[in-house]
Amino acid sequence: MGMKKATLSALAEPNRLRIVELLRDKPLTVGEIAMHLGLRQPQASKHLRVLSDAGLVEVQAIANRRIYKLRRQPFIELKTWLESFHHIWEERFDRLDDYLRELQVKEKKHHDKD
Amino acid sequence: MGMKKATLSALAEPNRLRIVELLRDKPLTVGEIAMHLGLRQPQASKHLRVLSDAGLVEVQAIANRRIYKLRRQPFIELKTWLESFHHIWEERFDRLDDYLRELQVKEKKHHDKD
DNA sequence: AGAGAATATTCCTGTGAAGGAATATTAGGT
DNA sequence: ACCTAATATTCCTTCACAGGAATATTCTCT
Repeated sequence: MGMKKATLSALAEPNRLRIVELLRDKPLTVGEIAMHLGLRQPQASKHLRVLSDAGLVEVQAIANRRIYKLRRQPFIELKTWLESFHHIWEERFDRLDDYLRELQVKEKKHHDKD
Repeated sequence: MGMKKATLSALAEPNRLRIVELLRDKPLTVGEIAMHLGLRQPQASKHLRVLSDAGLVEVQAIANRRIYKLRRQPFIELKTWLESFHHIWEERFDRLDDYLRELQVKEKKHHDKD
């Protein structure tokens, strides 16, 4: 439940976001990732390290190559978290709450006068 | 479509994440936010500024106070983006793809020998 | 064992972002 | 007009982090 920070900051870096979007289609090699995104190999490795530490990807070594693929858990967690905002995309959210809010404020003003 | 970076890096900061989670329940005043989270007022204002620039919150001025509330759009966008990873939380994702992948690799080895 | 891929790590440097403290701004009440 | 509350902004310092370049590691093949 506190791992959101790791996930979010890993994804906040543009190149890492692109890596993740690339891996959405299929697992890829470091070299392939670097090539697709126009990154130098060391930077690709470094970003993958961060993604790995954040638990967003996992590695599978095959000979020389390291194949990176997405892990499901952090995405599911993020999805779950987002769903706790479900009421936000219900249409009523927009106007209703600040009406209630305004009332509270006005009430407080009256109360202060007592 | 390119606003994900703004959204994600805004949310990547722990205090801002807490602010957003606080505003999930109802719109709040700067002072209320600061108090609830144990932040000093200036830091609260600064974080809210970032959230506002990222389009995550909007302000409504009432007298002295500024009432901050969540905006729906970025959350909907994030939700949509996450859904493009839908296939990841289907059970098959885990084992299938790297089998395919291993095959590709072996094929390549044979090919190189030609 | 030696050579050459594929990948990881280290060191360096610059930049951006967060917190603290102080100050500016704006609105309401008397 | 003044005082006070609520909020925003500025300046400063510190620290994490991204890229570049060079180097280390690990594996395969002969």
